Amino acid sequence: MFKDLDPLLHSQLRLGIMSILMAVEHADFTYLKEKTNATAGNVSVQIDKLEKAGYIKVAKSFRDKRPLTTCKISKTGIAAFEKYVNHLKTYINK
Amino acid sequence: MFKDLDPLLHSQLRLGIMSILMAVEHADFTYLKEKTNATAGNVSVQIDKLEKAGYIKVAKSFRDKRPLTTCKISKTGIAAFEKYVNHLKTYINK
DNA sequence: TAAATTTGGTTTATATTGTAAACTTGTTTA
DNA sequence: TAAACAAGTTTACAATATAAACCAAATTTA
Repeated sequence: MFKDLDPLLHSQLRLGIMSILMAVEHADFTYLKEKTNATAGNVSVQIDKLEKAGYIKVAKSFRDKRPLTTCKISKTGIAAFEKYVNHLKTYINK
Repeated sequence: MFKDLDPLLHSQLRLGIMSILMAVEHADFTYLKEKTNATAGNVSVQIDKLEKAGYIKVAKSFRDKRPLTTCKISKTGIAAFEKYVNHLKTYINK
């Protein structure tokens, strides 16, 4: 009846990050932080988890002498997100 | 951009219970336990939380000499569920 | 009829999380 | 050059989900 919801995506902040990354080509740390209204520490931790799961790719560089963390969703991440959304529908079905 | 997701509903099991209660007039403990594939302890705890939040009404009686716990969603619960679903849409928007 | 099993739960313990506060490293500004 | 700021990371804590253990009453079995 109810499909299991991927615990990695069933988290407000991680879902928000993934939702943004589904819509844009890539996003940097500060952008994600602002759009989600989350604290930096929280964003940092959740980006790590998503990266470790292979849902996103993270690249670190410098822009204007300052660190720049750029995130991009992976194929695995897209698949996981779509699966999660489908599973959600078994709960909210309409 | 992203709306907050009611933490009480953003839980796989509680969402499953509420989803069932949105669809039926009322449901008893064993039915909820079976449909959600959860353990009795887990169902018991989550029913308590939903009741304390005023999202469901719980009635205890006896059927065939055995305890019977019956749950029914409240108006507050219906409103909360609908709000949750709308907020979810800001994440999965499509 | 005493013991074992089943039913319908509740309570308790634990392991996992989510989260923010505190910290770090480097840069800009006053 | 001290203070403030930027961009994160690490750490600590509180909250949560979950299942194991437990309980009481009824039923079945030996």
